[in-house]
Amino acid sequence: MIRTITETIQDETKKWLIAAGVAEGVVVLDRTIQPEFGEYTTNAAMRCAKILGRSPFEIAEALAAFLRQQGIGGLADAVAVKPGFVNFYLTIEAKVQHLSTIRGEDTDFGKNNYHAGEKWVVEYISPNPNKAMHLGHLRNALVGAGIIELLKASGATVVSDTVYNNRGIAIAKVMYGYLAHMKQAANIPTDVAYWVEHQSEWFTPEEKNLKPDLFVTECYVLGERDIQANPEIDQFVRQLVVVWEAGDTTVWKLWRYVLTLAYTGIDRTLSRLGTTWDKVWYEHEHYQKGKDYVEKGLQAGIFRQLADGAVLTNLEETYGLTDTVLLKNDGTSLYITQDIALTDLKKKTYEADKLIWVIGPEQSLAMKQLFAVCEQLGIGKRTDFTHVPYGYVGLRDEFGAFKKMASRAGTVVLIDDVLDEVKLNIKKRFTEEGKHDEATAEILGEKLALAAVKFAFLRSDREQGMTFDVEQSVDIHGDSGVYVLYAYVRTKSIWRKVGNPKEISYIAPTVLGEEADLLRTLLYFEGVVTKATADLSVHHIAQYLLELSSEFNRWYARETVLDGSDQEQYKLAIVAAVGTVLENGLSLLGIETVEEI
RNA sequence: GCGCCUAUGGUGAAAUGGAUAUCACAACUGACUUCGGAUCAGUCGUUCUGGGUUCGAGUCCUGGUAGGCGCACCA
Repeated sequence: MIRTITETIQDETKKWLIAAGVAEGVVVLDRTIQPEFGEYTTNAAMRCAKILGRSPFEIAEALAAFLRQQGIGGLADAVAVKPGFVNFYLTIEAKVQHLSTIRGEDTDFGKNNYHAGEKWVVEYISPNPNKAMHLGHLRNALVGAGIIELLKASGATVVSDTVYNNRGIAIAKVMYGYLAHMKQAANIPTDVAYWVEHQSEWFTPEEKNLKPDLFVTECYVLGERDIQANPEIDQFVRQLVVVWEAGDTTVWKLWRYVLTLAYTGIDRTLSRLGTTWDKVWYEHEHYQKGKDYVEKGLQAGIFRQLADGAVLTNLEETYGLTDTVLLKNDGTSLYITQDIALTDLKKKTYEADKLIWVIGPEQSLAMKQLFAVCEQLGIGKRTDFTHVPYGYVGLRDEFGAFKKMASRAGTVVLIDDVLDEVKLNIKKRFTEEGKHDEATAEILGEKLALAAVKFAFLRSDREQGMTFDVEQSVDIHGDSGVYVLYAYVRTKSIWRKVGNPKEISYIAPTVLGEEADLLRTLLYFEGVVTKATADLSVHHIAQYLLELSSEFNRWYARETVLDGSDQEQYKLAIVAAVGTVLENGLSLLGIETVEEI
């Protein structure tokens, strides 16, 4: 309904512009900054003032007069103002009718067909088996999940995927660290073959009372320390990689064992977050295939070989990019080598139109190089590949300045720790107010903690760096996920009170009262989703939800919904609409709603 | 050295080139404890800097300052 009105206004405006002599140009309808300016506005008159050689205001007046005469349904008035805006005022019926649209479309309300028929592959968080997941991974997970939800909501078919970097030196360090430091007695040899026969002589994560991924991290840290101190151990670890690559069955047993531990722990955190993938790529399955592509490119003269045997790109001239090595002088592959193979694999497996990588900004150059090389090899067009970076998550040092998280300095903040701390705060509050029994408090505390943390990470632009501070960053007051949920709970509570009726009927008012701003804000949700999709950032939605919650709470404080008047049903319709929009918006953020707090 | 990114109240943030820059936190002052007060109302206080483009700039271009990141055989 609202969409029909805005589209008609746009069409009619375009028609008028063409008649006036402006052939091209897109007519954009924006939301107004204030209710006094109506619901929508256009700057079309100012944009074409130069071409038409008339003053913007004059054009605006003529355009407004024309639109008023077109008898556009739902449009009450079109008014030209100051520099040259034309403001549009919708009829009360149209705004009230919108409530029924929301109720009718229910969970589909807000969806669009911006990317209908397209197939996207989105790669996000590739957890490292040697490190428990920290806040950087969290941001990646949430940004990625948001993009996936947006694309789905705009009609695209989405395949989400990830790469498990499960081979190489890092995992070999874990294997060594485990063998050397997790044995139950000092006289047990640090030997793979011995381990295979006497596995029970080593500690398990349970025996160490550690979450499996933390156990693995511990192995890695201890292994790394030995390597730094002793070149012989470094040699031992390198040898492990070589033997692994040769397919040695005993080493593979150990490799499988530590990886299973790592991913068991990681999966526990991921399932807490609700993070899943449609497809997991295992590096060990495709990393060798990249060499074939490099060979092919070399023969085609796309790449060049250095005197020492290493293979180099030719990107400087065509793409203006710094060249990079594709194959080491010893013939082994690099990160980019396997990524070439994987990109082709993804395109072919899923017949993808567009591919997205959600990866930190430090990979920016590497991504550009990958895209260019893939284009040279005919794997796909560079423009179909998108790197979506996100800002760093840092901590605050003792002077309040930004400090990067570093595993070595022990300043990494883990996802589980943050969630647990926020949950503890929430549960403490429950206890203070004597609200829920332990079981309910646990479930609700977890949901609210997730909502608070996710919202805190998603409410600002994804490229904005963030300095993390549990106290400040994960607010459960003010601009927070809990605030939005609280507004939502209120809508549900009122609705419960009247017995969750299936149907409500009311007569639309002839004059709007306190609810005017709320009705106006409800108009904009669809536009916000469209914008978020175009920007591939859900923060627009988070901001909108705060605005809507705030409007609702203000209205709620001034108005009694269940007052037994003839307005009651109408007010219930508003409550229902707000609830639906909040729920749909939160769902795009990956936040589950709750019925009570 | 070259390249990329960032700079908004005391703090954390918002603002497709649009109208008087919007919120929250903190501080201070208030509100029938209600259809759920984890709420509502109020006070206080902002676009790093020089130039340019534009009818109009926090936003675009350019010089500078400050910070972050990257630049070939690591991942």
